Amino acid sequence: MDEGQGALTQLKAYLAQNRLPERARLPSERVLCEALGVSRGELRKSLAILEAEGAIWRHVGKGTFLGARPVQELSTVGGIADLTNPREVMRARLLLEPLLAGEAALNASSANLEEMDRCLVGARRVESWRHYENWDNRLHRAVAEAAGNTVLLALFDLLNAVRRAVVWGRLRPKPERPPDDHHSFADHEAVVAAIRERDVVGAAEAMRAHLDNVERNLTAVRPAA
Amino acid sequence: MDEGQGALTQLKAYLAQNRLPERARLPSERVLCEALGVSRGELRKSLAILEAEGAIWRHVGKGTFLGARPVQELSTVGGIADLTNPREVMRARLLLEPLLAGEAALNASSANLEEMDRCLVGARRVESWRHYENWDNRLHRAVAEAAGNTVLLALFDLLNAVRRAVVWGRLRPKPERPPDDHHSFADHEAVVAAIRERDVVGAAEAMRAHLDNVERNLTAVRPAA
DNA sequence: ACCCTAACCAATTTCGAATTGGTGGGGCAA
DNA sequence: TTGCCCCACCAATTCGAAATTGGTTAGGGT
Repeated sequence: MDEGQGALTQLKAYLAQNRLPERARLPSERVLCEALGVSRGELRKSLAILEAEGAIWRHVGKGTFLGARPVQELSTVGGIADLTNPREVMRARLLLEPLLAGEAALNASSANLEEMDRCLVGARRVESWRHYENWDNRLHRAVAEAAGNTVLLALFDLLNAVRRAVVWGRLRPKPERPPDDHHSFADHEAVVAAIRERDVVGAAEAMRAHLDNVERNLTAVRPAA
Repeated sequence: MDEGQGALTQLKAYLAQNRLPERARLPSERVLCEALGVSRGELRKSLAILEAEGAIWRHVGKGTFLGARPVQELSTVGGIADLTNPREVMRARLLLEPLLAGEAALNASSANLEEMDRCLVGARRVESWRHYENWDNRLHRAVAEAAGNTVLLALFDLLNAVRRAVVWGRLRPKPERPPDDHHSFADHEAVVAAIRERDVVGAAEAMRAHLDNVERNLTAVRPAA
């Protein structure tokens, strides 16, 4: 009588019989309909019902899968940048980067340290503030890489991307190149030195001190020249 | 005399002559060395110098490009989950969440504290591990929210998503519901209490102690200290 | 009307060939 | 010995053709 339901019954029996793991992919329609002895059209009706119930999800070219359709990404750089402000970003750096420096002191390889040295030397040689910021970024990322944790590196990259998106276009007129006694030179060298000496606490504190200086410079009132 | 520098000179001349757009890809080494009339080894030395200077970046299979190496836009949950492992995720939690708890102690509003209390009560009343984990997730996120920093919250969410993606499908044969003396109950209450008392250090330490317990529970064999 | 079959479509995966930066070994000359 | 060139090889990546997949349509049969 309910021949139309026959396919759905067979399909449910198939799913119950073969204990498929969560999110498993089940055979293609062309294979499955033959295995169940039903036409493809009938099978598709049954699959449509299961999909409507939320038991499965389908996608052209991919296949049919058990469980709920995976959600799309929500934490985009632009989305975060719209909701935050430079102060929050600075605070996040002030908390996260000392932590990374401490991990770097534990895990840095000699290759990591060489990269940091390259950045220190390169930053001293630049002829423009723009180039200096490249070396600065590269050094901070080298520290994050040296932490040796993929997840933490991803968090750093996200924070960094947000920072650049937030302060985009806020470049103030600055002297042509950073002065030789710019605090960052000594700050950076102290951070790298602590990492090289495997001084976990020292590296974290040096990084915190550096970022404190950066924040102080950002909020400083320009002295009357 | 400086035959070794000859290749570098030729290369710089080539780059200056052909006005390449920003981030342009330059010819492959095998093509370029023949075009410049130098051996591949000499060309690679010059390219290494330019790369050390930050003028170019290279990647196997991709090629050599002008400008700075692009940031790893692998901040997608799936992308990170493929590259990491549960141990790294746990380490990241162990570092990030105490920091968030400390910030929460500074910034938590009474509404934040009420939400945490709701989670504490809810976790006590659950009848299954699945429900308990919902409340656990909600509490940890409440702490992250209480930190009052959009960027840090986004980092927490990303870490959380990665954690769920990494441990997805892990079967845990456990009793039907968490026992009344499960460590997490006391741990969570200690964290919230410290936040309520505005004890920054205490909140961070309580969270760290909690995650230490979690890690200890996850690993059958306790790792050597 | 209803369903089966077949063919087609667009999205996606798969697989192999080609390409690219990185590396090591043999030959050779200073 | 010390470089340098040349060659072969490696791992990562790209590219493209072919196969696969869910979705759709048209024809024919019951």
